[in-house]
Amino acid sequence: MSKRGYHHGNLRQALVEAALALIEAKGPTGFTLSEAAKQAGVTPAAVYRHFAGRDDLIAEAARQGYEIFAELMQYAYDDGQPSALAAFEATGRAYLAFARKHPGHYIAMFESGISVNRTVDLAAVALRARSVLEKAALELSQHIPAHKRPPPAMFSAHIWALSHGVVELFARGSPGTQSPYPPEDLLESGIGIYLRGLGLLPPDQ
Amino acid sequence: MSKRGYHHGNLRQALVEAALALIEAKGPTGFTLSEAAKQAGVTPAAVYRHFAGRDDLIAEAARQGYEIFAELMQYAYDDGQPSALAAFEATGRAYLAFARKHPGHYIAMFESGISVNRTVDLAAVALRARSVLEKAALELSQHIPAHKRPPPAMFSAHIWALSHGVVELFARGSPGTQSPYPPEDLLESGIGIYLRGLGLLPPDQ
DNA sequence: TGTACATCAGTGAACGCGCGTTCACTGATGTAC
DNA sequence: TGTACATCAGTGAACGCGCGTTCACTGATGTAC
Repeated sequence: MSKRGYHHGNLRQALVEAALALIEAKGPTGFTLSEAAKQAGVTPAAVYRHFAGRDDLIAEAARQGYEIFAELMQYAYDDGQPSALAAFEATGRAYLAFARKHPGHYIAMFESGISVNRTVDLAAVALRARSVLEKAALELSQHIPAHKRPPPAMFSAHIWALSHGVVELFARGSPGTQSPYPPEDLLESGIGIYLRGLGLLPPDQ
Repeated sequence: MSKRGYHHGNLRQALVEAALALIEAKGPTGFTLSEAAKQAGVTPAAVYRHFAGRDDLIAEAARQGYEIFAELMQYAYDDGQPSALAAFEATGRAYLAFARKHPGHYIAMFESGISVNRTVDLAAVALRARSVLEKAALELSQHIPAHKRPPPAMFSAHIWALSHGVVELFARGSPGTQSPYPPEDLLESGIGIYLRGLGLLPPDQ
């Protein structure tokens, strides 16, 4: 509401959304500032009223992605509480759900080549997202006898890597490399086996 | 030897190598046909004597990558035999070792957007690489009681995803997102926990 | 309510650039006699 | 061994294109009086 009434209304956000749609449709390479402007019904030069340039626009798309991502992870975590196990599993599922639901954001965040340290805002929100998973891992690790407990940062990294790998290899339409199983099942079963390996789930099922 | 003695010697391979170096240095986006030609000491037009165009050159780089990759996987597998477990673990390590040693190939294969079904050759060699891991998974699964044995294709997919995730998130200089642990350790420990979850390793260590 | 002025989001023309690709050519190498 | 010819890898100039970015401008909106 607050920004309404000028020439366009809210061009800044319209540009971000055009960028997301283009990134989703054509990959990070296919995205051009000019086309995003065109899709928002505006001259390329108009973009410079709102962004320092092409990379700045992508970075804002990534930032908004991390914002949504962090919220989703937090929500999943809260939803699984007070069970440390349920909270942990929920964040894993949330990762994949986010990648599925917001492919443009996901690509801007992880495949566009934008550094997470580009701005303080971006670094902060990325950290916020990461720390939800790390907190879940920490709480879960309390249930493992101290002497055979791996560092929580390590197994949050394992889960992060597994989730990212599933997304990249099996969830996106990487043409030709189609998945033998639904990505959701793949991640779910992978995390299950992993947690069993940590002694956090009964050995059989 | 066979192709020596013309104007350049072996421009075709020189172009592939220039492309690999550029892809490694500047990402799949940064690679241009013109610059690869320049780096090989040749006019851009000369490229068209050997490749149909830019994408064809990338595809050849990817194909050679899969060739090396398949060989490395096979070698690791053989090296671990006759122990199904050792063979399986060795292929996991080989995955990461390949990504480390041949980053240009790795990017051309997995991040350039080239479809694995672009040519029959490419599809064939990619399948060859994948089936080494699948064979290792199949043999390993024989050691799990049939009634609680997950399909081998599923856990080869798990390991593939974990490996790929570790490479993408922690092994490459994705600026700012540095790893808390050496990628090799991360993958090794991740696979260890996973195998324990399958009952293939003793529960403690 | 009405007029004069300030603001500033978006315009449109222009720029220099490097891209991928084409084409007629040239000139070094290989081969036939 | 020497000459004439064929081959074909690489040249160099040219193309049309869309890119990101700049700049002086314009014209709709908001505000002061």
